[in-house]
Amino acid sequence: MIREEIEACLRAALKAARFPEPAAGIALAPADPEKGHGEWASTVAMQIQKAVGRRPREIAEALKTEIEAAPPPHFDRVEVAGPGFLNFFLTPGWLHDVLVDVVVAGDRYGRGESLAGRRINLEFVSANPTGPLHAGGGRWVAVGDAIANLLAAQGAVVHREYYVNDAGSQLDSFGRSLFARYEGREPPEDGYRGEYLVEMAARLRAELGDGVTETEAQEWGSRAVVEQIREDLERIGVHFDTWFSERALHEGGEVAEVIRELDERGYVYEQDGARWVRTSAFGDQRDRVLVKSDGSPTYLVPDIAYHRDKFARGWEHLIDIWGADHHGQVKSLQAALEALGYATGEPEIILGQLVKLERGGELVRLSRRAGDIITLADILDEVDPDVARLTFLLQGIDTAQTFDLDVVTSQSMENPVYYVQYAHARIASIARKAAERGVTRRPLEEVDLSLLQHPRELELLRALAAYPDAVAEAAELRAPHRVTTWVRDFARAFHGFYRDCRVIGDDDELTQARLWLAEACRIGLADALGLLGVSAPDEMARLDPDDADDADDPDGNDGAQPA
RNA sequence: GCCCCCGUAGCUCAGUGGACAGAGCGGCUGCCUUCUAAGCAGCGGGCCGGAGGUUCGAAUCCUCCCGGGGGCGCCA
Repeated sequence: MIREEIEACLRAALKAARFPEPAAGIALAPADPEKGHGEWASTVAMQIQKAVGRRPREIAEALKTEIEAAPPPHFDRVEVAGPGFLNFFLTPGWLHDVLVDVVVAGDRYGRGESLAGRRINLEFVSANPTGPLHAGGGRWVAVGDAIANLLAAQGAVVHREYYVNDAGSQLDSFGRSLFARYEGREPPEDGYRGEYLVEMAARLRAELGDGVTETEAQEWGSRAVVEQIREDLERIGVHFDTWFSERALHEGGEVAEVIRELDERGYVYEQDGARWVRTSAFGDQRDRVLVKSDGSPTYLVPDIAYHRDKFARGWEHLIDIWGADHHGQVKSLQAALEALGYATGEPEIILGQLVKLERGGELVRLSRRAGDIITLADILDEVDPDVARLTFLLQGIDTAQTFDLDVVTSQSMENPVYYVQYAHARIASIARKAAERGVTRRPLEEVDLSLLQHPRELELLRALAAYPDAVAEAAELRAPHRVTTWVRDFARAFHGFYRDCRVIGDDDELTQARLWLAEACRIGLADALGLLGVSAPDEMARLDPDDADDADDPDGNDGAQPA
């Protein structure tokens, strides 16, 4: 890889010039050739100016001399610029090497080893089984699945897990509400008042008939909801390896065991009739109640037991994805696990800001209890899973997302999913056309890749070169939207190439080189879309201009008043 | 009062210390006899919320302030 080559060259130059290596490592990053900065730029001269005690430009000049004496591969020239940048200008051969790398690696291109062999348990979604998944929850579905893919792309063994809270007071409330509907009554004020319980009660009666008890109703209901959630997740293409029952923790004695163990370790005390755990000893803002004065455990206890169970099942690192509305619980759980002797910071908790739904420029309230709920299934009734997924993956999870139902459900150009899928369809179309004309790719080593000199071609190869880093960073930062950003940039580069560079043309040699370039693009784009859980179609339906006009003009938009 | 996240173009958002800050959408203008125009190109559009500080260098790090969202239960 060229980065390592340039880095080695810089290291040798530092040594030859008797300069120290920066402690933080030699800074080297892709540059922008269009700005005249060359292909790769290093700020090493600025990094070491203090240690050397000379001006960065002077240092850079000295390094330049050494670099020229022993240059990296594909070296054209190196320039000193600005305050002391070292800009490496390379011949396009380095990019032709990238093309070969991509093709040789195939679907392993972009894979890394930073998590090789790590056994990671990733828990996400875990919505209470008291109603269907709401639309905003789709964010955790898409983000969680993509993070799982990213961790696996870095070599981890990843287990997708869903924690089913089939015990506790929320479920009791749900059971009471369902039972009320079953008996034709209104649910309690503080119960679940959504319409879906009316339908569910009807199904309950159809399946179990009369004489169902409240306990049976709750039992049947939570099972039916879990089944529904599982089907919705199936529709969007997400599969969990384990559906873990909270009740099993109670019944198996693990909940009681956690309390006993914390007690044995000396972190439990009594106060005001309740039993508390001293989480403040491990960084929590205050201690927490373990057992209420009525003798029942708080939610925290099964939560601790659950994470302990994950470790017991052989997972060495735990990651949970939670909505930001639970951020106050992070420290308590981590502190309790630390009290039990597990590593600090376990589980790692990824907090995501919540989703706001908007329609016709107005916020749509999301409340499972109130009843005006928009479910993930509702979204999937209107758009295909690719649109839903990519929309959730457009931005970082540190920002609250506004999910505009009008935009998402319209087949308009505001939907980036079509833009990126179209790039893939165009690649497939080129392949089809080539086959039609009887043009086949010759073995790569017989093809003259040096014919690829067009700015569009080089831009595309630079994007491919950047892909492995984009994936590695996305995995490290648990930030799948970085892959989305890469895909959008890449699609832009491809569309430009497609427009300006005809692949199948009169020049056989150039056609060969471009067919291989298209193949490398297919590999990269298909892989990236795969990480995001978005399909890579070979064809796109032709968009009817009339439909597009309709889609672009949703009701309720501010616009010019009619005359 | 305390804790977490955010504030970047008209709108939605990228940009985890580097060179004149980017994209999409919207607006205006061009480009289809040739691999699907769900495309490409151009034009316009910015005190990066504000003030200090650290640094050779800050949208990025620190402090304070302002604004928005979320959370501070013997609910989950």
